[in-house]
Amino acid sequence: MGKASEQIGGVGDPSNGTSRRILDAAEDLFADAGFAGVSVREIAGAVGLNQASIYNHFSSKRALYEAVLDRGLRPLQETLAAAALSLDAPDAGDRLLEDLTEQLWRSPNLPRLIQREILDDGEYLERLAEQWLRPIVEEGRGAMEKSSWAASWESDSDSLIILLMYHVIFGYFFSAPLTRRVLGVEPASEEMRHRQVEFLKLVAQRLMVSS
Amino acid sequence: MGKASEQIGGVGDPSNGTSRRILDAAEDLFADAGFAGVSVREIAGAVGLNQASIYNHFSSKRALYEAVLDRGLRPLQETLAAAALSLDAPDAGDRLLEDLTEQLWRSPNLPRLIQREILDDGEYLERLAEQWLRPIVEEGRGAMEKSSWAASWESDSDSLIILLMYHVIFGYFFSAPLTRRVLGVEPASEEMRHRQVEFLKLVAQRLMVSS
Amino acid sequence: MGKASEQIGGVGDPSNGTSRRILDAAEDLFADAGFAGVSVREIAGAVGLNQASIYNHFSSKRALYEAVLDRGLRPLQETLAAAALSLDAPDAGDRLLEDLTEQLWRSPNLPRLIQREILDDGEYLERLAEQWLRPIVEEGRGAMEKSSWAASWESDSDSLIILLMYHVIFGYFFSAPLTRRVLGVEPASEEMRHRQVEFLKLVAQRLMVSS
Amino acid sequence: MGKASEQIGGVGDPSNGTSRRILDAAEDLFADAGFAGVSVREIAGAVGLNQASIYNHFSSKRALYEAVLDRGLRPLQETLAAAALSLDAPDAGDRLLEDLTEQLWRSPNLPRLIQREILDDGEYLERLAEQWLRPIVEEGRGAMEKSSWAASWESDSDSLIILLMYHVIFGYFFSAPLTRRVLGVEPASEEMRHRQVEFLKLVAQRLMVSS
DNA sequence: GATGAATGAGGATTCATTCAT
DNA sequence: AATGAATGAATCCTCATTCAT
Repeated sequence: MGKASEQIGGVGDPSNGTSRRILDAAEDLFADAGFAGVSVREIAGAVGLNQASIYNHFSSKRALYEAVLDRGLRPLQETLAAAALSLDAPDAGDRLLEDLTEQLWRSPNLPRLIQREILDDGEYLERLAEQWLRPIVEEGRGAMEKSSWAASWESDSDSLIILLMYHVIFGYFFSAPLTRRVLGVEPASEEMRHRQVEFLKLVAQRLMVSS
Repeated sequence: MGKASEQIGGVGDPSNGTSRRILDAAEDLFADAGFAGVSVREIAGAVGLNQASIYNHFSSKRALYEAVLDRGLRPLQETLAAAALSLDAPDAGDRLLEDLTEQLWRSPNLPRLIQREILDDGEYLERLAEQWLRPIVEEGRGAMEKSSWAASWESDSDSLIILLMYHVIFGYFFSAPLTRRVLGVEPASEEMRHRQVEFLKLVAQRLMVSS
Repeated sequence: MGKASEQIGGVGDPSNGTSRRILDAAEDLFADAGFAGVSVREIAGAVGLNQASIYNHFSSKRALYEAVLDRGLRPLQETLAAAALSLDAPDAGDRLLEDLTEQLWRSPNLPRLIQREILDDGEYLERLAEQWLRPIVEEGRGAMEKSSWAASWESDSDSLIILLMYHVIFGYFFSAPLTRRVLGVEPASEEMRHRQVEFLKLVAQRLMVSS
Repeated sequence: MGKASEQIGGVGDPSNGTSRRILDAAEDLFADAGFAGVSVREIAGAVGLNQASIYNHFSSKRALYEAVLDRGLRPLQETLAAAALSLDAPDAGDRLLEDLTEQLWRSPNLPRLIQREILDDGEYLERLAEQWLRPIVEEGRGAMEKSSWAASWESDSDSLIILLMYHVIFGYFFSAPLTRRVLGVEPASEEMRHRQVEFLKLVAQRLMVSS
């Protein structure tokens, strides 16, 4: 799954090398098996390090896990914040769908980590909710009210629409094994990715139209 | 979370004894924390049993886990199989959405268990895919071709549509913590459930219309 | 509980079948893996019984183990006692070697059980020593003094000679895996058994002769 | 029984640390009770260590057990290999008997471990057979053919003679409890050891003579 | 910053044994 | 007699974490 190592990179920071490699390995493993399903030894092994060395960089397994999430969520939040600023642009919706999909494409671990966190409904989800998601949702709601979506749906449907869009966009990634095994389609292929983006645009368009 | 004990089986049910109580407890716990996140001791404790007693009923933690899934999936599959038979009825789509949501409402652990299994991409998913999902998808595809959906989408979008419908229907349940914490809405309330069904119908209707 | 000793022996006793089958299975398993290496479940399984049923026939795993040894040792002791009575016969030594080997041949578990008991140096060995072996050795010593062996060895060698004869006779059986794997010979074959008897006679003869 | 700690290795020995202490304790315990009869907790306790610490030095109980055997067998094999080189010396046989007995005297656990392994007829015996014993036996056979033994026995008796010599030499050690309890003799005394060596020489001499 | 070694707690599973049926 | 179910204790082993080097 080793995508993590390619995503981020303060290359210049000298003290960052090992910590970053730990984060990369941990991200892959946590995405694959969840917090409880991964041992510190496994992570250390994946980096070629002794178990104990992990604790020179992170104070606990939990802290490492949260560092993985924090690091992964930051660029996502930035993308969403940027999108919020230009919500009144004509093609704002399509642009956001394209940008989001492209970003998740490069960070395929992220949707899996987030969805696991939602399923676990743990302590971190609280932070995730307060810190990252709530502001985004607030802005999204505000934008929807001003846009043509508003006219298209009853006012109390906005939560369900947001939820739907989350699932449609993120689900493409975190349900990849399902796609692969059951639908007989390779979701990581360039072709499918393109098809998914176009599909998303069409879905958004149709859902917006009042019938 | 204790919903499992209410779902299945009456008093006279021969499978109503300890094995069922173990399955109930295990279902709740596995749904909450995943296979790796639950210990046999916890399950035993939840049933008021000694750890060792679990093994008088299930040969291993894994076997218990799979028994939980098998038991949970059976009624779901029956619902879908029944729906497949009456696909040409005028309101077939709406009926299926209602039936499915009602069923998942009564088995709220199930979507979480399934989504965890998809994320884990483990051995069981293989069985899940071959045994339960693939046949359903095949029928669904066949039905879509004959229906007005076909005209509405390009032929290569069917996988994406199926995936979307899975996420929209099941995601309502397995992302409940997100709904609760971020959207400030109680997804388990009767009111929300009704709203979600109506929302699903509307989504289906809009997606079906060619634009 | 002294049940085992009452239940055995009466071949016609119909209530005896199960106890004997348990003893048979236990004897095989204990001989193969020792007391600690066998579980009650294995024994029950070998007889096609539930674990708990064992305790209807023997009060504990230990009691079963000792019943196995007691049953096995009895005919051996009888053979040796009979031999002691006719020690002055001309071919007494050869006859004993033949009888012993024939008997052990039919009870190949016995030498293994005895040698395991000796290695374990446990409680049972005490009984084994006091009850079965000491009397035999006493008689053997007495006989040796009167026979031509006496002239052949210094008086303080008798213990070593007895030990040697034990090892040469019993070792053929309890070291069978060694013979098979290292010497490339099948110790359970009729041919080898005959050869071993002749070998034993020759060894006895040579050791008796003063040089 | 604690002989293991005295046998091998000086203070400067690099392998003198915890691993060696574990091996020493394990050797004693395995010799006393066999693989199945000893728990990792017992071994750890004998070394004054936590159970888990054992696994910092040996990957499993089985691996520890095999390390014990490997370490114990090495010097034995060397002695036998050295003896094989000087088989044509005039007193080669007597020298080997003396050397072997002296060595086993200092490693009294070894014969017990070997005989237990033979009784168990397990996986390790295969290795024991292929790696250690077979080469020794081959050389022994070759030597016997050239020596005066050959004239003294029929050619097909060599396996039985080798087996006899194994039992007479090693049995003195692994049947020590029998000697002690039944024969009323202390096999670990200096006096008995000397008597046994002289006895062995005499036995070898008598068996060699054709009658 | 890295590591070998140590550890208490806990992991799943098996143990011998008991008891009601 | 036989058994299914229950259990406390023990099995081997892994857990996350600490600490001296």
